[in-house]
Amino acid sequence: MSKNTTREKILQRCFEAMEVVGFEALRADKEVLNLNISKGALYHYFPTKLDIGYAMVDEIIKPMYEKKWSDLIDRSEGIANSVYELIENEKNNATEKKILRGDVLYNLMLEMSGVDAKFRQKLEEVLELQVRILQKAILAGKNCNEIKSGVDSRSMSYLLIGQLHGCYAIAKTRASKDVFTSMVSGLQKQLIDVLYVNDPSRSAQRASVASA
Amino acid sequence: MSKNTTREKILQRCFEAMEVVGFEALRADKEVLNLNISKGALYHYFPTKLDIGYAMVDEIIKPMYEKKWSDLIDRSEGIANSVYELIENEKNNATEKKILRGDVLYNLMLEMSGVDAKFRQKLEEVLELQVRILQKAILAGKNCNEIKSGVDSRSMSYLLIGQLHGCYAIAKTRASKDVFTSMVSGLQKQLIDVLYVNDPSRSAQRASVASA
DNA sequence: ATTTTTACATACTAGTTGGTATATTTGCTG
DNA sequence: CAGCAAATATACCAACTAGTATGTAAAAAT
Repeated sequence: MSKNTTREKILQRCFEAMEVVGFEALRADKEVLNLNISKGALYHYFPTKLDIGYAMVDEIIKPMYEKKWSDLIDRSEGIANSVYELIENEKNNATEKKILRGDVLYNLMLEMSGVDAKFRQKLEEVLELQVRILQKAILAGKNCNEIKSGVDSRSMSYLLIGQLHGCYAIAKTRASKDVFTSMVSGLQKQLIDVLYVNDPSRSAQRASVASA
Repeated sequence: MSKNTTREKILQRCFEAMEVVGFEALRADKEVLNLNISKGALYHYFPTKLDIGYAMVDEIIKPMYEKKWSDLIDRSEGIANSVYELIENEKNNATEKKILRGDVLYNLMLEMSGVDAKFRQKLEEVLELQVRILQKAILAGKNCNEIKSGVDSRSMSYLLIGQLHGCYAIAKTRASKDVFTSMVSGLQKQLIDVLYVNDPSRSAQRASVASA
């Protein structure tokens, strides 16, 4: 699968550290030293620190966020439920630790967009990737009458992703997982009014009752 | 008004620099040097860099955000319109430069909440200040039947503030003021469905027609 | 008037940061 | 197996960062 395991070990380790402390506070040399990899190897694969950042976005973060929304790719029905459940997942996957760290991508966006143009562009790509998936899904949802015809798929996609971001940001400063889940629940309620033709939370109930 | 102008000059200058580059990237000594103030003076007033940060939050940022929502304080009618217009202001005040920088408070929240506990606590205070104002206003809006009775004032306040945050974050990475205004417009549309009894954008039209 | 405290100014510094320079080892190709 | 490039190790380093240490002038207290 992968020809070079050293490079990948470096990248993975740096990513894990960066998830916790952010990019600027990442000390790549110290991280790889803990893997018994020398500074020479590090700078062999990544000429500058920014190159580590670029690679993290392209090779780890981008696939990660594509996978996150992958349930919506090329679907033609059940879209409203899938969107609802993906947001539900966001709550279920939250832990106190994760909330204190915040969302890696969102953190990077705020930290690096203004610092380095290429970094910003790469983060924008990840953002666009998600928006396009959501947009296509919402469009399909409108076609099969699961999603209200009045909504603009593109701006709704941006808004939804932005709203999730907002939940992470507030919850991080409140340092509370409960704040996060309650905000996401509030978001879901709004979407039931604004986005869905039928209430997906009830459909989910019906489905679980039917399967019981 | 203020006894010590040197301290205030330092604080103001550091704040302006921090707005642009963030807190960790702030070089306080170099900033004050450009004011012809020495390092000695700087460390006389602020023993550590964090103390500058704390003072910035308490003395500049907190009043700034209180003022931002001040139209809502102790109101008993016209609340829906005021909320709508405050959000409208957010669009009108946006410039390309501001969007690239993002919102100072939101930037600080993401940057510093995980770094220093006291910093996080102070940022939380500013957040809570805004939430309380909004919450009280929404409650009053429900009482005078301008805001739908179903909404929970506290979680709606959090969500609204978080949603604005999301608009800033996305627009910063897209590096586009247009993205910001269109996202905020989308947010307003959602609120018309979810929050208001009557459509405040139409009330605004009616008001401007009536005054003509 | 003298002591004490506040408000600054200047010079220095320990630790860190993101690297280089250079040497050595490994693995592959002919 | 010679020879060459890729991979890794080790030692060094200049710039920077957030301060200290120390000294002095002026204001305030006694």
